[in-house]
Amino acid sequence: MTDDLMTIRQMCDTYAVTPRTLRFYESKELLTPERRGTQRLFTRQDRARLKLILRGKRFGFSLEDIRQTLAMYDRNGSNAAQLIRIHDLAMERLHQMETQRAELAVAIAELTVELEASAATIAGFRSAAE
Amino acid sequence: MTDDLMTIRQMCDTYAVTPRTLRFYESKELLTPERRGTQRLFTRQDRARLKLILRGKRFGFSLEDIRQTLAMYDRNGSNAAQLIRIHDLAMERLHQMETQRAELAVAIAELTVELEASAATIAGFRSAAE
DNA sequence: CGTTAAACTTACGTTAACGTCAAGCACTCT
DNA sequence: AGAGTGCTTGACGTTAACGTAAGTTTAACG
Repeated sequence: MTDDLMTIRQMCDTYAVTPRTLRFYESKELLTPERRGTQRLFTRQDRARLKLILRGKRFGFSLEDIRQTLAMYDRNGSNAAQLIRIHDLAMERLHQMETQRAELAVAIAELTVELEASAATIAGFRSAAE
Repeated sequence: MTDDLMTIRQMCDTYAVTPRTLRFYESKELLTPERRGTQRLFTRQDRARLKLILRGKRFGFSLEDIRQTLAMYDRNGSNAAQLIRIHDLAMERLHQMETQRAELAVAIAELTVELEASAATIAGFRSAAE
């Protein structure tokens, strides 16, 4: 078993991101890879966080939003007040996501209807052309 | 009954956007308000489109993505080839949204679990402090 | 031990989506 | 007629999230 650490290139190939992106995320304190000399080595935790980051981005959250939510996942070295603040933030994020889920359901339904109407129009074109 | 047209200020108050945003959307051909002299007057259709734009943004789509999808809603003046292209684009958008819905469900479940664990930790702090 | 190949830092460039003046027209009110 | 209010068009500024290019270091290979 390889010792669970990945180079930047392995990360890029695995998650379809560029080195620049990973360094950028590190500079924003979203990732904290280890170092062997100057070289970055990404841990299992970094990979978990990266997956959460990329998913958050697909949902339309900013990196800053994501950074705050990620804080909940490493609960070490925080006092009660910090924990509560982070908890509240995450609760809010959860509500945003639930709202988004509801909106998404509506949007999907609407788009489906519209697509069927559009398909009918196209079918009309086809039969008119024969 | 007012004649169904809104000034830029009424639009801003109703939808919580700035004038700049509405002019910007017009410049990108997302909205096409009428003119009374030089003044913009937004129609019922503009309002419908604006709602779709804002919702699309909340889902994380770019204005360009949204513009392409909106094209499906006004099906006038397009030939069969165009309709089909637009239809295909919208189908792809629909799939993206369905994927997003599935991912969102997972993310909500995960975050809920994490929130409960976090709440437990906080409860622990509380009982330790008494 | 020289030389690639991969990774590093530094720093300026880019795109999307607006924000923020500045200066000017149009209408109203007194 | 002057003053104010609301809208207009430029045009330059800003922020987020990276891209890209230049030059340097480190690791590995023949």
